[in-house]
Amino acid sequence: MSNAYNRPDQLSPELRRRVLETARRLGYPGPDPVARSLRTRKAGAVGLLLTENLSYAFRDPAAVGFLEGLALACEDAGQGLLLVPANPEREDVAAVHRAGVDGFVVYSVPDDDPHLAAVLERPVPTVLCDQPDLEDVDRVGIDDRAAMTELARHLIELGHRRVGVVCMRLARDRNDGYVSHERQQSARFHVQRSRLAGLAQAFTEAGVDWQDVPVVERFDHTIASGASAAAQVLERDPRITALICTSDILALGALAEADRRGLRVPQDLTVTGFDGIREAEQSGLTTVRQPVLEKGRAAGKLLLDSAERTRPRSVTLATELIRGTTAAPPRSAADERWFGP
Amino acid sequence: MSNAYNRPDQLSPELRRRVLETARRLGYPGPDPVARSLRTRKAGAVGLLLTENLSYAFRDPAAVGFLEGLALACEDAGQGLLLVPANPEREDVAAVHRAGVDGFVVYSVPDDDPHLAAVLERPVPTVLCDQPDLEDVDRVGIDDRAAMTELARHLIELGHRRVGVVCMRLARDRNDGYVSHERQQSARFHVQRSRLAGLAQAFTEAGVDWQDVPVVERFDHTIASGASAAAQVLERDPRITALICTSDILALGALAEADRRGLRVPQDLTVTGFDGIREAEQSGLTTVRQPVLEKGRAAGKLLLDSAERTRPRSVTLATELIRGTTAAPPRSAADERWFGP
DNA sequence: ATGAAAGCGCTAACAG
DNA sequence: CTGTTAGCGCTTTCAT
Repeated sequence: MSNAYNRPDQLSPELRRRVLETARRLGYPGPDPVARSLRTRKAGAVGLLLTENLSYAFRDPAAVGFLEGLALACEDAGQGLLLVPANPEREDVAAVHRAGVDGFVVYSVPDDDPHLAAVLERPVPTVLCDQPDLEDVDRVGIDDRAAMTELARHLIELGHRRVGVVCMRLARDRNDGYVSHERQQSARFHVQRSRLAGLAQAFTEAGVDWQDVPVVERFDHTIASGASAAAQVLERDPRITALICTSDILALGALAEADRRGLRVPQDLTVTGFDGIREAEQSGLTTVRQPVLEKGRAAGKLLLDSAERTRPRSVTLATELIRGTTAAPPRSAADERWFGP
Repeated sequence: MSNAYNRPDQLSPELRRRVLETARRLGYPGPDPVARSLRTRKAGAVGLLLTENLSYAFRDPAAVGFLEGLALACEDAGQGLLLVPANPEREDVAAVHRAGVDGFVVYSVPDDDPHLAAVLERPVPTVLCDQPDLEDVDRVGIDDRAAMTELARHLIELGHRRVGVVCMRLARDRNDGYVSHERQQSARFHVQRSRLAGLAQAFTEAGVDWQDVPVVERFDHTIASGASAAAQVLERDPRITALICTSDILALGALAEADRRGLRVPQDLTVTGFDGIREAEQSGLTTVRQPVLEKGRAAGKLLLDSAERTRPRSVTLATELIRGTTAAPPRSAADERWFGP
């Protein structure tokens, strides 16, 4: 009987037809997928863990791009994609335990996230995205630090020395405001930590004392947050010539805030982002483009090609500095050029 | 032992701690979620079926909004969200059979979709979205027909009588071109069928012979498709004063095509959409806004509140006509006003 | 408080 | 080609 459903070749088409019809007549709804999974040890689905509320994944363009790539990979393999609810506010790890999946993709969670720990305890393959290397776990990501260093050098070349930074959440606790040097270095989000480190390195090399550079953090990753953070930086130090944001979303907010203050970009203020989302491209934002879709697809492939036993594997994708229209030499530098030092 | 994991209250904390520690030391990875699901008859996840390739869900803003709402509802209930791969090109229904879920949400698939049939055969609750009423199945949607009639009347009031229509896929087969009257009426996608019917009704009432109105269909739902469809309509009948698109995405393409041809909107050509996505709002598109997020959330709630036994339940959400800047009286009508009839 | 045992529905292996 | 059976890992019930 099981054969009628799963091995059409093992019996005559006629018999198969008869069996199936009888089954239907008896009200048999077809094999129970859960029982089958238990027996075959295959769930037919990939689990996705992300740090934010589930719905956030659909609000952030970068996350959407990642999901699209991951979905593509799952689709090719005929696998489902299970979004695992992991509320960062609560510590409810149960959802991770209950997920019937053949493997996990973990997308940009803090190092100390209990959900991540729960995933790693499960005896299924896992791919980490935008995380530091972890022993025995596959990884895909970009070189956040190098990319940010390149962007910083671009600004330095333009003449910027007095800059401010707006960054995303650095740890699980909410800290909407200035970031101490210590907090920067101990940030739990690998991506943010690396980007800040890249900035610090480039500016230190250029003779700027990084301790003097104001860095403002926002817990919520929204355009409004970017705007308010930009306001906070500009309030404290109006002489800043460039506002470096660690994401395009935040940069979009900074642009809005600059506009609100009557500051022309890039003449009065340079603004930069990170990610290369479509909305940023449309604004002409100077930013770093990273291949979010490819990242998702690579993560999925890595997970589903677990045939290769050469674990752990690590994939680092290339980024590209986008010289948009929101970065230019600072006013003072331009003036110096005209009037001499 | 099972109690240690699931009933912390049934035994002393001390014992629980000891049991768990011993288990860990023995390399026990925690209860197997699939086996648990089999036993408890709960998968802890909601399945989502959509007609398109899985990754499409992340490219269409309306679908993303719906997903966000659905994810919100799942999150609240601590349920996972399983995206079921259902390639519309293939007839591979297996993924539906294999999905370990407690219920399905079906989002805008054609009436005759085999995946939909497979879902309905499964003995789990189901919520249909943007589908015609089906006996014994919960439903959530909008009144597509009435909304489109309202939009059409708005155009008629402005003076438009010679219009063209660009619509989405009407059935599972690809038909990039003109749509016969017969195909319009037998369209397998409830949403498109209703919207066309709403248009036909309004224009017929206004004395326009609907048979004369060119309707062009596109299989792919992209801005490029909208542009090429618009071109096709304008090519055949340059005297058209308004281009009615059954989605904002298509309308965005139509706007681009109008621009390419040097037609000013709305002076030379009126263009309208449907859905009310953010990109449309930014373009000032005249359209119908529907609450996509609410639709997703309502679908999730309906599914998860299966406590209420008064099935089938039906939820119809309100829509709103958005009078944007892409609709105005047609040239001829305006001329008549200036120079007299 | 603890241990033993039944059985969820299926598939794979094997016997007829 | 067909029928039978063991057991996947868990939870629940019942007995100790």
